[in-house]
Amino acid sequence: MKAFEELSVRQRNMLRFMYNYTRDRGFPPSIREIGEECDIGSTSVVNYNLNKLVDAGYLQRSGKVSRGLRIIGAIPGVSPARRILPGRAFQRVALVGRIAAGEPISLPEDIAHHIDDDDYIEVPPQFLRGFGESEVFALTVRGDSMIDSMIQDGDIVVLRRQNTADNGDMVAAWLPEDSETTLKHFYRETDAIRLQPANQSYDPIFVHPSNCEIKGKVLSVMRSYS
Amino acid sequence: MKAFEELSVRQRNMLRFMYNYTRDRGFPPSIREIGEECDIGSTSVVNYNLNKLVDAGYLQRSGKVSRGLRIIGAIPGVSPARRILPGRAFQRVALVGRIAAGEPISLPEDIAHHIDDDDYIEVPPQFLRGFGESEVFALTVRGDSMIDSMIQDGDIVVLRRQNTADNGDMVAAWLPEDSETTLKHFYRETDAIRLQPANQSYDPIFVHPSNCEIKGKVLSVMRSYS
DNA sequence: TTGACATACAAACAAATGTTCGTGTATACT
DNA sequence: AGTATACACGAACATTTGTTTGTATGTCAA
Repeated sequence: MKAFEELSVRQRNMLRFMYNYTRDRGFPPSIREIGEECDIGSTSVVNYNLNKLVDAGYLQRSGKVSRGLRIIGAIPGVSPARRILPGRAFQRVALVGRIAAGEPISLPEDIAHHIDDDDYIEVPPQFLRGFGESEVFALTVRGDSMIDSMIQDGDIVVLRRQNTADNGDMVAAWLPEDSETTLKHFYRETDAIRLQPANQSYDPIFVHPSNCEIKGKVLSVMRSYS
Repeated sequence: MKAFEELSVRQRNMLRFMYNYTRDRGFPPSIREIGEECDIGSTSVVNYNLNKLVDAGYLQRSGKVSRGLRIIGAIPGVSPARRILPGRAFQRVALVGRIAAGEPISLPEDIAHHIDDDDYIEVPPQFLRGFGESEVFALTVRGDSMIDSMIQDGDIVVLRRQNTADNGDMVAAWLPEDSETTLKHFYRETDAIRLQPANQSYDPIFVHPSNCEIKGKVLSVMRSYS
């Protein structure tokens, strides 16, 4: 994956045009439309640079079919809040189950079984924070056990599967002794693990590492009021 | 907008195929591809039914251009969590400013001025809950004044502009006497307005109607941890 | 029956669109 | 100089693809 800045000016313009065009119309531009907009006289030059963008990892092409373009790389100049891959379908994330107090969340091994179409949700790519679809899964929050982390019943949380965590990460942690799964910020202290709620009204929890099983790192939260 | 069930079986199949195709490939199918998949022998029949879907309000067509299709209607059979309009670009929502304690949020009149491209965010259509782009705006939450409503610093809230509210609605309310904007659930009592936090750890606020100015109704919240 | 209408089909047409080929022009390296 | 490489151009070509036209079948109502 070549860095965006390594692309030629022309190629960057093409990417941006394809971005805007697809966003506004719902389908990608044709080669000639790209050429017109980017002041390229020949369709073969557009074709040439499209293939370069494929090599650079920014584009997918479906040969022979018209408008067979799909942007798969991130384009700078778009603010972080809307770092979206236009033209790309929504990311499909396995919705593996529900997380509730007193119940462990689904194990990563279980995720592979969820290939049924009904067990997916689709989320905008920025919620994956750069992680691949296969690394990521989603849970529906049940119960109010997470309100100290600003997450409430019905919220959908997107997580990356991992068994370890860095300080400051928001993680889903399974506490065997308490038979409870919880979402907290992770901090490794000298003698224990501190699980810090996101809400200052609540106190942190200190647990022994043997009583703290990391299930995944929370990437994002989505909530829609009905 | 015709109800989905009023469409013919063939038309519903076409919609579903277009949905899946666009989601998987990033661009819409051609007329002949639709015909093959839906067992339609003639391209003119596909064309005929596509126009029917346009009339029914489920589709947009860009004449003369290949694959000029864009689904704009909701398709049942997709769970509420992922009720997305595939093939459609992300909805652009005016990001009109920041909401913080002690400051009124931007007025609806200001929204019209935000036609600059940098003042938009793009959100998946399900976050708009069926409201049009022009009715909706977004705010970035600053400060911790909303933690009692499960909303924290950095969250993006999507609101529908309105000056009234129904009981139970989550609203952005400007309280002149307190010089504060807050997000609460709205309940009209006999003698006052009750503003109920979403977090049970906090107590409701009772205000006189003259000291409560509704700015909009909250449709959804998005949060992405960095 | 007759007529209007919705739906369906096949074939031919015209336009849009991706691909290929020969050529030209820089730049860098040997 | 000679060579390789990256990039660009224009024209011709081959498909893909949307559109149109004429016709046929069914239903429903007058």
